[in-house]
Amino acid sequence: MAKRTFNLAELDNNSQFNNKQESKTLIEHAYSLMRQDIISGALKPGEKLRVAHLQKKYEISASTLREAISRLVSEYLVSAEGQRGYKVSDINIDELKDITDLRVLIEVKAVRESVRHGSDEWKQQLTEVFNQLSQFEQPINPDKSQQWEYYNSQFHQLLSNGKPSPWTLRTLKLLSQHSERYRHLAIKISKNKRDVHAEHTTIYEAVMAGNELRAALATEDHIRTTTEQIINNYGSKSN
Amino acid sequence: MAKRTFNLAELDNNSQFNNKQESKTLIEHAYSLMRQDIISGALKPGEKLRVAHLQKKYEISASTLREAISRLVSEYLVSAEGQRGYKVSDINIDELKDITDLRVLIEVKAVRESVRHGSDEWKQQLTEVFNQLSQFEQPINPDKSQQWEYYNSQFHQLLSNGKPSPWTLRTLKLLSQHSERYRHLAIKISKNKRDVHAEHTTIYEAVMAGNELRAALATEDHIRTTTEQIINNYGSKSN
DNA sequence: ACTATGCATATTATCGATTATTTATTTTTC
DNA sequence: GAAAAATAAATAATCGATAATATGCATAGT
Repeated sequence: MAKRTFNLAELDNNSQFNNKQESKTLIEHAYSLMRQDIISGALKPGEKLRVAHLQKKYEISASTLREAISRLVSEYLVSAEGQRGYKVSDINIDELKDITDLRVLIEVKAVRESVRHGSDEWKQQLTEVFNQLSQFEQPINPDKSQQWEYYNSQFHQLLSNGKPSPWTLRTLKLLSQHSERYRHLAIKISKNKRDVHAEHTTIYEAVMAGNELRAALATEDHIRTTTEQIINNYGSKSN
Repeated sequence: MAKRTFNLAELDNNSQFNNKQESKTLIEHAYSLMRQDIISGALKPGEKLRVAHLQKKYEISASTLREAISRLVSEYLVSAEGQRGYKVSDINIDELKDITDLRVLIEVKAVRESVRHGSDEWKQQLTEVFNQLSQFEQPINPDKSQQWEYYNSQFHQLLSNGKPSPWTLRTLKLLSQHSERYRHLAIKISKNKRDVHAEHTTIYEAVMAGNELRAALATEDHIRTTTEQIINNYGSKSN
């Protein structure tokens, strides 16, 4: 009997809009899917990851699945407990605050460096991404939240990478992943009342104008406002 | 035929001095060992991780070993290349500089917070660890470098944790791991000419005196000096 | 009624074998 | 004799089965 064969083309059109995840092996693929499921909230905090069940869902063997899960442990999206298997990491507000503070420290510094050292080519790239992003948040279209998520993430990454720093990028990616998860768990995008586009625009314009301080303040404000909104939504339990 | 059984006691006395790694499963155990081997330089940068060979070394089955390796990928100590297996991550000076800058940003901030918010109990703990550390660096004893490594790491961690922040701790741990690797690859401990103990003492005393600025400056200086020394040793190829 | 003990069931951790892919070697062709 | 093609060997990725462990339930004892 032929073993299940895998090819890139087939794998890649599973999810509608996954420019970022270029999966090569089955493990990488399963890893990407699971990470996305955790961040999006499809797999809920505290949920036990029973291998037998997930095997069917991801159409993959037990060992392979375990290997994928293992990676998520190092990213703190999954926690391992002794011989009692794995579960999706729990969440709590204090942790979100902690993540936010650290993210502010790093991202603000990175944006400042970008303003100082960003090349013209970089500015051009930023403009492109900003325009793409604007498309999806003016007006807000709940049907295209996937695309918004993507360009929002790209915008923040690029913003922090005017002076390239791999470790800054990695660290911010990790932190942002977790921020996203909290956001998804708390906020229905349709309920988003604040004008995110205006905030992005402020940051963008400050950067393009070379105004380091203004860019820094706008970035910090943007990150902290998002967190505040998440915390408020938690409080009012508007699930 | 009985399957190879594993018990904690047996596992734990493999390494002389492993207070930190409390391995439960075989995977966790292998993971700890491999991480240590990479950080210490026993597994060299760029070295291919051939599963068949490592299986014998760690006395573990292929799949189990792969699972352990997977975790190291998320920590950037190992890099995966398509269907071509795994290898120990390469090193280069630019990356060390990058790590150092980020580490300074985070650790200095953390130390400042510690000075502001550290409780009396925390100060007491810090004193204990500082004294332990001093034992092993005054005078420097190459036979006890293991212990020095341990207490040095503890000292820095505690220093950054006067105001507890799990994410700061995790991030610094990750960055410090990589710093350590670079240090081990470049510096033979016996060749360490600078007075590390004096630097630690300066930091410690500033913290105890509640002098935030001085503590911050001393911390930054300490981290950067270490990196400079590594870079110099690379240059002179005193391998 | 409540805890404790033992058995059945479910789930996890581990292993060894199988299939797929890459790397090395030889053979063929121009 | 060098490039290309074909083959062989080595290594990686994946799978399914088995042993170890934990969980749930029933029964016995207080």
